[in-house]
Amino acid sequence: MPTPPPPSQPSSSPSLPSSPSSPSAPLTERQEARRRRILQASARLARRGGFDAVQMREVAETSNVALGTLYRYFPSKVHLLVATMQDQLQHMHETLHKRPPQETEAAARVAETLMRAFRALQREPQLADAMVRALNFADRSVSPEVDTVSRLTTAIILDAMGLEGPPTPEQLSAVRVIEHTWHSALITWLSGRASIAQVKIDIETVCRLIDE
Amino acid sequence: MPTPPPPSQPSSSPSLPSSPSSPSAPLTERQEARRRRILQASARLARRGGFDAVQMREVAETSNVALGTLYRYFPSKVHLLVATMQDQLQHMHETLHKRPPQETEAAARVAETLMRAFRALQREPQLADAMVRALNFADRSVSPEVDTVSRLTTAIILDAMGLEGPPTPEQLSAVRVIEHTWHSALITWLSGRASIAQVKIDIETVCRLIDE
DNA sequence: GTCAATCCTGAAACTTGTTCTAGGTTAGCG
DNA sequence: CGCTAACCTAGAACAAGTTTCAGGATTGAC
Repeated sequence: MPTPPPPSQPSSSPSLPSSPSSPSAPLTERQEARRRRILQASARLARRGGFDAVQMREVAETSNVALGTLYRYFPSKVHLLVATMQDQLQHMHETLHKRPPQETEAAARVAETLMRAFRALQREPQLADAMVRALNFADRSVSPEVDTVSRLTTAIILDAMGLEGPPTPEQLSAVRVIEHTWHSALITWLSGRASIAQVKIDIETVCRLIDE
Repeated sequence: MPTPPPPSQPSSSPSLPSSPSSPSAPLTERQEARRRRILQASARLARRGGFDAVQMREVAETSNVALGTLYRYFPSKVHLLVATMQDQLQHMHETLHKRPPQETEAAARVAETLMRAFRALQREPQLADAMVRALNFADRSVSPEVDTVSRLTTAIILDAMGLEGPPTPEQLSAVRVIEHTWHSALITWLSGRASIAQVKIDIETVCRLIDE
């Protein structure tokens, strides 16, 4: 039968959800510490050598955790890296909150915000490689986690827009398209097919969808 | 002595470029046939089970080629799948040439064109999964091949726009952003995070960048 | 404080992408 | 024809992600 769509697994969260958003298991202190060690090791290895350098055995050793335990916390390498991205995005969001962009036009504020994020990624291109490749390679089993990243990104963009009331459906569509462009532009940059300048242009172009 | 590697050979293209665009080696008839068998096997397996189902050993067996030979034709699984995508896109381009979209607005024509492509992908979601995941996972070593795919996509969109003269820089920017959105929207659909309707909206939204 | 349930560890095993090797085959060329 | 270089094959070997399992350590509930 050519109809193999995965029957959607009801997510048998055993006890350790990799996303901190779903509090289905409170995690003891030591567990929280383990989780943090793992994420730190992941980011460190990623910074050094990108996606390929994040090897599960090495992450386990570095974070003083057995391989099996690592897999209990993060069921796959992609899960791990997407969680790492969540982590970094969270930082980014806080940083942006402290120093919001000053432009007058909403479109310009969004563009500036994304360019700030882009500059941050340029400082650690290997880390960016690991996170973005994982995000784009993720299959359905990582959907919840990827969705969390997506919501975070949306929040950042909406923040930058600085709306009064709730966003209109049109605005939400624009934000979605901006996110698409953001992710895809990052990929083309990481794989060396687009220059930094080109990414800037693409971001500015898509941000035109906002006001008008 | 640990220094036996040959003096250095910049791009020793042995004889088998995986992209048919660079005619650096004319390929004999049997070679052409082998290449075609491989691509066919790849597409068949992909149709059955997506990215994961395309296993190099099985591709080799199915296409009656030794594993080493497969790797000589396509230096990695991602190369193979990106080449498969090139192949499919070529078909798509020809098909579209025969029945161009009839809308009056350029934006509408582009949107309709992409929606046609999208519907084609919906008919073989697993094949789409394999090709799109490979495209987005590709690293720098696959850049030339990914670039070929990108140029093909650009050509299809420019065709749909039906321009008189050469495109302006603004139009090219818009096309780039449309491509970004197209790729990223496909990913969100494939991973089950966006509905078909949502993809349609995103495409229509980004196409607004064209006229105006 | 004891006990059962759960978690963690260490190590081996399994899977699939990729590389390597030794020998047979093919294509052009004198 | 016969030679040589490049190509192809079969198969082993290697690398890294993932799974599994037996046993020791923690934890939470009584």
